[in-house]
Amino acid sequence: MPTITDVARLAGVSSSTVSYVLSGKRSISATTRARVEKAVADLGYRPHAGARALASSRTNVLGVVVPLRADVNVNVIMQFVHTIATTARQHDHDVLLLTQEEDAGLQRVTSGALVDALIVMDIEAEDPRVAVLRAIAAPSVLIGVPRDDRGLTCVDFDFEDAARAAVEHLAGLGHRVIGLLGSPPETLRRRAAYAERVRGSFEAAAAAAGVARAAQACEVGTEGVRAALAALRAEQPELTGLVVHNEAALPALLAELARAKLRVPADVSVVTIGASDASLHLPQPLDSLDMPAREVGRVAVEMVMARLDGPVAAETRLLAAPLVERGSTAPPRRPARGAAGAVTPSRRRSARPR
Amino acid sequence: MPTITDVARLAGVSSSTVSYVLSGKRSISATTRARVEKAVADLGYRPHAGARALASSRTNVLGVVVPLRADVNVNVIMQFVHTIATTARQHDHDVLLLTQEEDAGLQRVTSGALVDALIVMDIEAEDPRVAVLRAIAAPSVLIGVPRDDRGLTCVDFDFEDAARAAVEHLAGLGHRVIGLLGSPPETLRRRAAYAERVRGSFEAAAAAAGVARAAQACEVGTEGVRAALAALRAEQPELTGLVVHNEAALPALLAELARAKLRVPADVSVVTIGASDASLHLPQPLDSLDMPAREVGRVAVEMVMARLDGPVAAETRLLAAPLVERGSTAPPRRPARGAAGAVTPSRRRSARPR
DNA sequence: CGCTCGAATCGAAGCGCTTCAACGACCGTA
DNA sequence: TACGGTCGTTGAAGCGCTTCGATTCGAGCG
Repeated sequence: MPTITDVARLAGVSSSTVSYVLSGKRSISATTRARVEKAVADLGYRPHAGARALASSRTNVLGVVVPLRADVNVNVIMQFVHTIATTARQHDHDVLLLTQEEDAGLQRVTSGALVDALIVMDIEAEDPRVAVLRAIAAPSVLIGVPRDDRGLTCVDFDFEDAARAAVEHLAGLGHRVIGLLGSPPETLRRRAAYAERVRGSFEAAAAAAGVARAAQACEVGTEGVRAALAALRAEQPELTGLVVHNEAALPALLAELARAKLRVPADVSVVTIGASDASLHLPQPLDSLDMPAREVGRVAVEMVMARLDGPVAAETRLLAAPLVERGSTAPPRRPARGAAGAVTPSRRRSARPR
Repeated sequence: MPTITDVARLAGVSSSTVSYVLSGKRSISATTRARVEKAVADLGYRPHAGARALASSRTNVLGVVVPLRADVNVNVIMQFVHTIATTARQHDHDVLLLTQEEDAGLQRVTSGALVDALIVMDIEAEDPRVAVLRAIAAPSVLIGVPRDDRGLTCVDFDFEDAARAAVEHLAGLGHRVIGLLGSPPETLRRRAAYAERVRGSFEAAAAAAGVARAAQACEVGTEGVRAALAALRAEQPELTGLVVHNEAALPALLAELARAKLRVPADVSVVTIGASDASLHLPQPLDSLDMPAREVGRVAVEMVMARLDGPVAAETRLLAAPLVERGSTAPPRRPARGAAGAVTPSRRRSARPR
């Protein structure tokens, strides 16, 4: 491996000049620059990352804490990670992967000068890591918003707005009784911030629209979906609209609706809240509040980069999800004060899947 | 941030002694060791990764190239990545994430001394990266086996064995006509090594067992599954057994079979080849050759670690997938020389989903 | 004409660690 | 008693880079 000294010798300059050519931190004459660049290319020189980090106290590495739980949507995580990695490269940074399990990982990589900054995903309402992040010198960006976000820089989907938009969409079509098929109980139990916010905003928007509603957590898998649907139906027999905030349960939900001979949207309208490509391989496309995962990843990196040179005020940014209609919603068959509940199959007349 | 000098001063020893205590490379008296360890703890000292890398030419970082294509199973990737990260930590290493897109990424991180070694996933039969890996000084382990694996260290599932076992399982139950629902065409097109090997081994095992067969690539999604099934049926109308090597298509497949009023296993037996948890949230559990993804990740790290201290001979290791029966296979209804094809719904008598 | 100023370059210090050679102390052995 | 050997410890060199003055040179200015 050639060193900066080799390059300097070949170019006939001092090593500090080479350094300045590479960093652009001082002005260099065009001829010198050319000679140095040629030498770099000829030797295939690459600065030694460790030496550079030691001398400059900058590693050009970004730490990313990735959640690897069973109950979070792996697709979305991958989209985040991918975008983060790509965007980081555009800023000449690499990405160091940290897992959730290692308790002291955040401290280890920052005080060991392995990374310059951190991006932490899957933040819970009362996340113990925010205290750590507040204490750490390195800048950090959270993907997700904890209950108390003072002094923290966060970015996330605007779940509250999405839930509100979903409710208003259904209400606008004339639905008077709607249900929320929410995140898995485990997600709620650990108080994932987003799950709570969807639920709260769903309730509020329904109340504001004067719509009757029920909400249920929902285990992924056929059993879970069946149980959750039954619970919703028990609470609101006349349910005609469904907001689903549980991407993994979508295939099972559609299967279950088909089994119960309920057509979408003729018998039930369905709106999902989730990653933009979640409903891609479903048997039927669904209206959705498409969460811009790539955008969130990109913004997270931009925010953290901005904080690497000079302090920037803390800020929480929520990205809106556009409502994309794909034909899974329609006005309810029995508007407003109709008699029988559309969702109870036994009461229905002639429903057959085509 | 305290430095090793601070620790040395507090412990009343030289900095080299501290270094030796930390690395264990020389014998240290118990009392000195205790004093140093106390000083380390009191100061919350963490060695500076860059300085360490510079002095020792070891970064204790592992580069991992993660595929982020649409057509590979994200779940499996995540399992790999997770296990790799966890196992690497057990060896006191961190993980640097590299994406496929960056062409010169492998050279950049190795010659820039960002990583000590590389793990590269999703290897294709004629992968251009193997040439690079051969040329690089840093040790590397491939997950997946290229056509020419000479001089390379690889680890992978034993797809050939899995396909053979799937075929023999069906043949053993008496099925005389079977089909393979394979990877998406895109996967085959880019010559992913594993897709080719499943196909080849399926053919060979079926031939050896004297079983008639057909094989089809299969797009994920309802449309793709429907088309692939139709093609199989066209080629082999009397099909009674299905080997599926396409995890993403499983939900759609089950939905499609249900729609065609084909019961599993009464009308069709199904065996899948895939990640151990792929069939977890399906409406119906499926017999499966469970690919031990975590084990592959672990082995990859162990192999690369072994090669970090001293050269070890190149080696390709294939991990067997156990056949787990979950009730989706049974002897065919019309054994051997029966008349009508079981898969053609029109000819069937009274099939109703229960 | 002498001075200042900016541009271009260089030398050297130093970032925090590892590791080698060397050294003293202490042991057992001849 | 003297001597080689082992154990525990140390000082110093050096890993490859950045960065801070210092230096030189030519241009611009009064």
